[in-house]
Amino acid sequence: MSTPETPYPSDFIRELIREDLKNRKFDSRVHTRFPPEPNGYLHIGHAKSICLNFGIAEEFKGLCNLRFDDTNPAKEEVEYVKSIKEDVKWLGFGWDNREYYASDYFEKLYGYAVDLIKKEKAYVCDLSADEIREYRGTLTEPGRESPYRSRSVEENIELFEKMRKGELPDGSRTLRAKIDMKSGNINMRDPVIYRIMRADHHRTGDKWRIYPMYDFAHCFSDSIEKITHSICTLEFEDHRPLYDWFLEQLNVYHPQQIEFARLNLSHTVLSKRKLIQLVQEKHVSGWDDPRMPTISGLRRRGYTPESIRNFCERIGVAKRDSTVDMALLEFCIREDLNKHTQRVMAVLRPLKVVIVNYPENQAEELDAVNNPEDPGMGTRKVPFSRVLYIEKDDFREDPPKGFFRLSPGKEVRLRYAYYITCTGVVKDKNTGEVTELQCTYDPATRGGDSPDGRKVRSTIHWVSASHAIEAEVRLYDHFFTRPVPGGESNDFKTDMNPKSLESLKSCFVEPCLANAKSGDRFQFERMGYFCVDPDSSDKGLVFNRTVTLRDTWARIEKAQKKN
RNA sequence: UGGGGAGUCGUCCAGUGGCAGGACGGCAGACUCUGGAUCUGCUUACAGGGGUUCGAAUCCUCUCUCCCCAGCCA
Repeated sequence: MSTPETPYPSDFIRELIREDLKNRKFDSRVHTRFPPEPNGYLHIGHAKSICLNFGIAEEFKGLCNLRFDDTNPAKEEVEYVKSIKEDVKWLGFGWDNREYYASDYFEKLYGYAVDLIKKEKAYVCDLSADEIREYRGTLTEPGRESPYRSRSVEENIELFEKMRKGELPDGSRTLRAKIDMKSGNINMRDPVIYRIMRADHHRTGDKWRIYPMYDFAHCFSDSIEKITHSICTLEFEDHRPLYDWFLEQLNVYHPQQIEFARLNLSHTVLSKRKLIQLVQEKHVSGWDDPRMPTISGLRRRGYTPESIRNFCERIGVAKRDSTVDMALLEFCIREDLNKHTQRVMAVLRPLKVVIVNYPENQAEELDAVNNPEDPGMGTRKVPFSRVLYIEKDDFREDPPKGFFRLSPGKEVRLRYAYYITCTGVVKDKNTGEVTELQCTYDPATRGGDSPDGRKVRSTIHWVSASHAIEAEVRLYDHFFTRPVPGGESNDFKTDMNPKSLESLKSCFVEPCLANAKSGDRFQFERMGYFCVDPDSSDKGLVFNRTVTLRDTWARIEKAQKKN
């Protein structure tokens, strides 16, 4: 439903569809499809396409099919089919019973090929792969016609049948469209439409020994499904004449192909070839490594489907190549998580604090707000006692200019607890490292407010040492250091960030997290948004940092270091 | 050098003959029991040259730059 608050986005594709609707083209229907090849996991670039295709169907009260483009058994696997379905669903889209496979159409497609042969628009060619390449010509020189181009219809049909039955070896023959070897568009120089590939298919088993090529399978699949607008990426723009040619030759239902620019995201790679390389060469733990731009990686990282959909809306749809800044994706997830996640205190790099004037063996419970953005999320109790942990970074023995946190003689507020003042610093005799702080607290400031109205510059988070739960926390940074990996070296792997994962083993979190389940999301106050990783077990919780909070102090400090 | 596309703030997207706008980023400030969130302000762009027009990002023209195509991958 379109409302003033959430207008549907406008872009050249939607404009075109509105125009078609106005002209009653396609009987005023809108029917799109999302056509992944099951040869890898879906990534954020696919999310753009999914949101576009399913989003348009929803907006124009049409339908969107999920269709697996499974015409190459050498690369495709059921594992990928499974993950793709899961990811599309998780993103929030459904296809009812319209789950289709190009392989379901193999018989029909074969028939279309035979029809083409009968119309003398296709022929069986004996040229080898190398010879075909040679005959194709180059970008600037026309190609030459295959010597097998003028075989009789009967011979072609007979040979094509033999190909189908597996009577001919792989690569020995192809079925080619008879178009124009002199075309400036290389796709039109008698493209191969069927190849012999005596490989088993994940759905059709050993039934087929020949498999159709993309250009042939795709347009007819769209046609069979009565797709109205076949939306694909820019690199298929010069395949459109071929798409149109096939459908025109056989005079069948003819959808309209529309091309848009694929997504590029800074500091990552979105090509299946590169992603599969990262997985196979074990630069990441798998397709769902939280540093991967895959849907499953983002999910494990703690991204919400809402934030990804919102991102896809914000980046827009156009025809020019572009690289979206990762900062926008991060903005989208912060925006969502800020509104919806529970706040909790967690100390990632613990520094022991002893409140010297707080009685030993005493403990009390203090009230904490679960989400200041949403009072409906209520409050919780946080235990306080004599020995606490605070963040190492929240103490400086020699505070730089503008550092408001704890330092010797200075007073800060412990969130929801008391004002404390640092009275002593204990150091390791050998290394000089600060190992413990001695502080005094002001009992009158219980809950965090001072009756005398005195102010503190800073509020820091903390946990009670004896109550806290120890946990592992994994901090992630960009997987690539440069905005465009390989942009300078031409090898994307040289730009991998050696510090993209930092695992902190002894962090302390509030006891209220004891029952947190895999996938649960929290804001660790002042640190960022985190979610429970599936690696968590009864041995201990593991958290992934989804994204940091905006950190003004970090930026000030960075600027100070530069000067 | 064949064919197909594309050039608007740092980034992404609008604007289709009438004051170039939004978002992200950045910078500055207000507020704050998260140096969070929120709010306010600022910043910067029509690839270039000619032309048409009262008026051009928009129309015409020439030029330049970038992307894609020579898989029996999709």
